[in-house]
Amino acid sequence: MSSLPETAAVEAASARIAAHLREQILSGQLRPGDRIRQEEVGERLGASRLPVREALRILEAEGLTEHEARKGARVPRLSQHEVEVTYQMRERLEPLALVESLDQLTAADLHHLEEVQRRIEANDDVDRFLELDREFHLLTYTGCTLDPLMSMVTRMWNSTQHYRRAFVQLSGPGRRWVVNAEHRLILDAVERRDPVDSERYLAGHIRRTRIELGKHPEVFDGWTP
Amino acid sequence: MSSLPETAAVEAASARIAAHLREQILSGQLRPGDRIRQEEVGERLGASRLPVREALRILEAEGLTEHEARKGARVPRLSQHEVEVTYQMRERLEPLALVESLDQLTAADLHHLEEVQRRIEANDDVDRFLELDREFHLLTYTGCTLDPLMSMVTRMWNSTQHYRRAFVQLSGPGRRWVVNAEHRLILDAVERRDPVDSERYLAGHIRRTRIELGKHPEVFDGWTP
DNA sequence: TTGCACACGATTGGATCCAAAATCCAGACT
DNA sequence: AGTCTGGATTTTGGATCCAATCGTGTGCAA
Repeated sequence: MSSLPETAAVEAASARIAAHLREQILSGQLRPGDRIRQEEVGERLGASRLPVREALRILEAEGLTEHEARKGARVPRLSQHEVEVTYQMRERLEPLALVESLDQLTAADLHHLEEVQRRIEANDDVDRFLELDREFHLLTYTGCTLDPLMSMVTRMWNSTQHYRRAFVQLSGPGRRWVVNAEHRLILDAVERRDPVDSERYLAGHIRRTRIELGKHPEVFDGWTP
Repeated sequence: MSSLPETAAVEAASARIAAHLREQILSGQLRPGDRIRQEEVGERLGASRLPVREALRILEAEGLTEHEARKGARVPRLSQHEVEVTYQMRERLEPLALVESLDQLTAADLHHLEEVQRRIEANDDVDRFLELDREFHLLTYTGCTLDPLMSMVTRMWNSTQHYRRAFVQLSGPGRRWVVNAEHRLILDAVERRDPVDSERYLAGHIRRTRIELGKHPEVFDGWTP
């Protein structure tokens, strides 16, 4: 039965490479402005340059890389204004996704949500918080299966991930209780399947984050290339 | 100076192919559900399959094609619900782009806008209306140079283009005067650089279109494959 | 010493060839 | 007669090789 040991992972090589790079970017190992050389990643992952090119296109569609003809791929660098506008877009789009999701969420989903929120409150590591916070919000949208909407939501989370990390790192856990209070109100509104309160508290949560982020312009200029 | 006649069009082949396919999809020659065979387009445009693959990835990022592993590329087919949610997204995002654009619009831009609106009012061809209407709205956003926002706006226009055409075709010019009234109010608000009215009339314009579109479910089921 | 030009290395873009998977059609069996 | 299975064809995925272009460093001249 083990005659074809590698056939288990028949997933396209381009998808695997894309997943690897996605992980590297979201985890912060690849930072905005970093260049991505096709040959290098191809060599490190045991593939030729061709699937790497495909992977870079896939990531470009997800907002994780940008591509300039004959200059190669980079992790996009956003200005403070661009990040703030992206947050404004999130304020307007994510409540839509949440409302679409509300009635489709199962009891298991709600259980999972509470568990994640508990872990957020028990945790004090920065990188772990980032992961859990992302998981919390995206979980609330799992009931929304509309691809046009969900792909944009994912894009917005992806492209601002690095700046969110930088912000969380330097703001520290001081005002973490605000996040928890907001999450709890969102969670309660979701459990009551209340679209009005869900939208209100979610939009407020994102808006407050945007405003606090606006007070930290140092997140955007100090780059060490 | 004409020693290199083809060097003028040094644009990457993948970009040329993407432009060609984009035109075919937006003009309606390629319709939702249509499959796109790599070899076929490569042959017709005098290129190998490789740049075609790149082009398909580019278009995927623009929301014009979708790609399934080992199954190839298709023009995405949206459900009525997906189109309606896309319109709700437009209601929320495009006012943001318009407000960002407002203060950057030049006198020449405004002149151009009025000219386009005049042509819309003088025109009675369906396909021409589609082009001009798209030009009108995108023109109002030219002052907004924020890539994260503008690429999403373009995506939304792209992915719903076919359904907009079908809707305009069967609804006829009967209520075209409503569109013109709305455009005039938007135009006036833009010329006054009034963000509140700009947002209000634009959101209303998109919302009314969405609701009228909702009355025509026949746009979404009757496909002839 | 500074500025420009040329050439070389590094890197991406494209073409051809080969492998693997999916689709389609025919034939046989229930 | 309908359905399932098998192979043949079509189509996509990947590797290697070649061409074009960009960045850079060095050398020469003002």
